[in-house]
Amino acid sequence: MAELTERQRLILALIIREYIETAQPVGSESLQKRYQLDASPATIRNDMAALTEAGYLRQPHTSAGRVPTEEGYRYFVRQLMGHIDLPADTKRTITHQFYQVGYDPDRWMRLAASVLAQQAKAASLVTAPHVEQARFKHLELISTRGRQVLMVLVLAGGDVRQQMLTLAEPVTQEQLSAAANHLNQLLSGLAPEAISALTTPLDVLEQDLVRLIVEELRHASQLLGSEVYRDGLTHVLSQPEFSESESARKALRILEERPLLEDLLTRTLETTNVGGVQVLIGGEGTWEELRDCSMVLARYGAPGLATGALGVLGPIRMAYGRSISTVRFVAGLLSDLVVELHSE
Amino acid sequence: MAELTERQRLILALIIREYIETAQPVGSESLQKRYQLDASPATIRNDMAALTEAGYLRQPHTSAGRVPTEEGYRYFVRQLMGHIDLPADTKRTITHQFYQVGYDPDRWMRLAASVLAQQAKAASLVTAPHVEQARFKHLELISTRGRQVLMVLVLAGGDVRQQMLTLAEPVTQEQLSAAANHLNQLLSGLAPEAISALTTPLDVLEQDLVRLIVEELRHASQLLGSEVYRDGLTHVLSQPEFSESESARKALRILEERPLLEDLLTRTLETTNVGGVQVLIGGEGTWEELRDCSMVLARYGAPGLATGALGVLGPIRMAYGRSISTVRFVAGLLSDLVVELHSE
DNA sequence: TTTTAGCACTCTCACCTTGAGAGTGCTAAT
DNA sequence: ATTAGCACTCTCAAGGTGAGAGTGCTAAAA
Repeated sequence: MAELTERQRLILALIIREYIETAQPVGSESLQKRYQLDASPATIRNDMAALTEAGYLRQPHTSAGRVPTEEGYRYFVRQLMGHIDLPADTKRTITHQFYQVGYDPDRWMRLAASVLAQQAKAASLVTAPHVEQARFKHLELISTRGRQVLMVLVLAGGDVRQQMLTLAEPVTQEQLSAAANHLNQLLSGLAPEAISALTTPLDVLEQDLVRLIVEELRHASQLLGSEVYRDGLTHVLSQPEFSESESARKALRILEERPLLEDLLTRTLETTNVGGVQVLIGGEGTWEELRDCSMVLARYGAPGLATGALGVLGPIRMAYGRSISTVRFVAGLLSDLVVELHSE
Repeated sequence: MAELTERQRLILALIIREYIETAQPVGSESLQKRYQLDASPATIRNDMAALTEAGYLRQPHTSAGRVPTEEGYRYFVRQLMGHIDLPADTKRTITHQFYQVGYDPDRWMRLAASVLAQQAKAASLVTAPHVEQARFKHLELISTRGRQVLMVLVLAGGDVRQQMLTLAEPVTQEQLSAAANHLNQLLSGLAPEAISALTTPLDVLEQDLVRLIVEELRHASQLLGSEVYRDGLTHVLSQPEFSESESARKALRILEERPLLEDLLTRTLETTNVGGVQVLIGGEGTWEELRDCSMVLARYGAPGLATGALGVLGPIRMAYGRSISTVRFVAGLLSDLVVELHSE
């Protein structure tokens, strides 16, 4: 496959830009007119034929304009698009919104999903940050009724996990508090492995509690164990490629089915560093369900402490520039917030 | 409007049943054949004409079969349907699932949404229970960094709320624990009003904390302050009435836009007791957005303590029998769980 | 060698017509 | 009160048609 000439690259970029906007096949004459190109339609046609040959364009039928192929989009994203950034005032507005909701991780996530959806005009998803290496911070035991006890476990980073547990025999609140105090001193700042390795003698209640705590800490380290925030689902439906419900359903399923999403996120992002953005165009051969969709995904958080994932989902004909810059920016913002959360 | 004869009521019921299944207008002849009716097609036509006159049926065009009107569905739900219940083994299966996920309110909600969606083959929503009268149970203060303090507030019922706060000046963990201990003794079991009315002398830190606690307790009493769980959105898209994306978008918007949903739930359910089920057919003239949808909603929980809402959303041509029985049953189940949560 | 004008060709899409089919309402007979 | 018979209405799928957009090719021009 020969190298592309500069004009061919320009034409490819323009066709993609035009097609993203109009969702209509792009013809040689309209392209030349719209962008006041120096070359004549016939020249453009020759270049289009070359680009089709190279696999970057295709024709829906013999006599329609050209449409980008998935390879075309990939080339565009990698080589033609350049580094696009959100306008400074947009950034400022978003930042402002985050600082205005105050210190509330739950609302950060909701806001992040909302911002992503609105800016990229696509469906968005944000997973809550999960600690990569959960560390004990504080334990609280509250007696409720009979042998029922509410255990509140605070992790380093301020994550709070609660669990109800039923003891073998009734225990007074005083005994519970004493046990909690003891464990708080003993386990402070420890990771589950370190806790398991402890040799300090413990009574029966404390042993049970330690077992539960280790379990919870381990559980907290799983990606997607917690919540997934979604927004902008209606944007997906307003895209013409999802006008028939069958394709729209396939797209929504990706966001709705947890195991699917989990697989997708882990496999895509395990190799991605915080700060990097992954672009999945048309399933990339791996994900059948994504065949008609593209996703722009990123990882955010404090590496080694707590990370989460976020991204947008739209048709293959997606405004990649806008999506990528939005995802990158929001990921950066959330990273800052998470880092702040964990620095102590 | 004359009373309906017994046969007319039968015909209306059969037409609705048939239409719900096939989504096609129902004609006199096919109806007679399908259900082996004694009357001839001509007789059925006469009754159909009467039902159309009465406002329960209409014809999409001069020469198509009949389709139920919204009034027709209402009559059906109120007068014809009778009390339908889920099969005993379905109930058992569902109950089993709930007890299998263990003591985890978050997973209860997710499971409830999933069960509703699957059983009713519609989109479902579940709001987390909110305490009607929030009462203080336990406070925990954890120093993190400098003047940053994590406040963990446990409400009666086991609800846990966390908040980060920044103090005017640094305070040691010992001082924090002392303040927490003091407040725990002082405020145990109190509602926000009772706390505000207290005259016990407090130091500055404690005064600040009490103010925050009252605020949080008040906040906890708001409906929908917390999470909304959704599931089965793809079911909506598989209904033929939502095959064009425009109408599907309207339906999804109802579930996605929080203020809309909040208004809908509060206004519909404020008059509904726990145990009752509300059926909204085609917006009922009040909600423009719901014009092409129906909802089956219920309130669940422990009256006076904590309640939440749940329901399903589907096309007007909804299997009301199945939806209502499912919603009623799941609401009952969640109510039991919430009652258990609060009985102490 | 590259670019361009000219032109025949292809394919879609919107539009129209048409006939079969389903269902109705009316009338008159049972 | 019910029903058979019948003319009538309306939709919908199928087939035909022409305008329009866009192409590739060829040969001339730069």
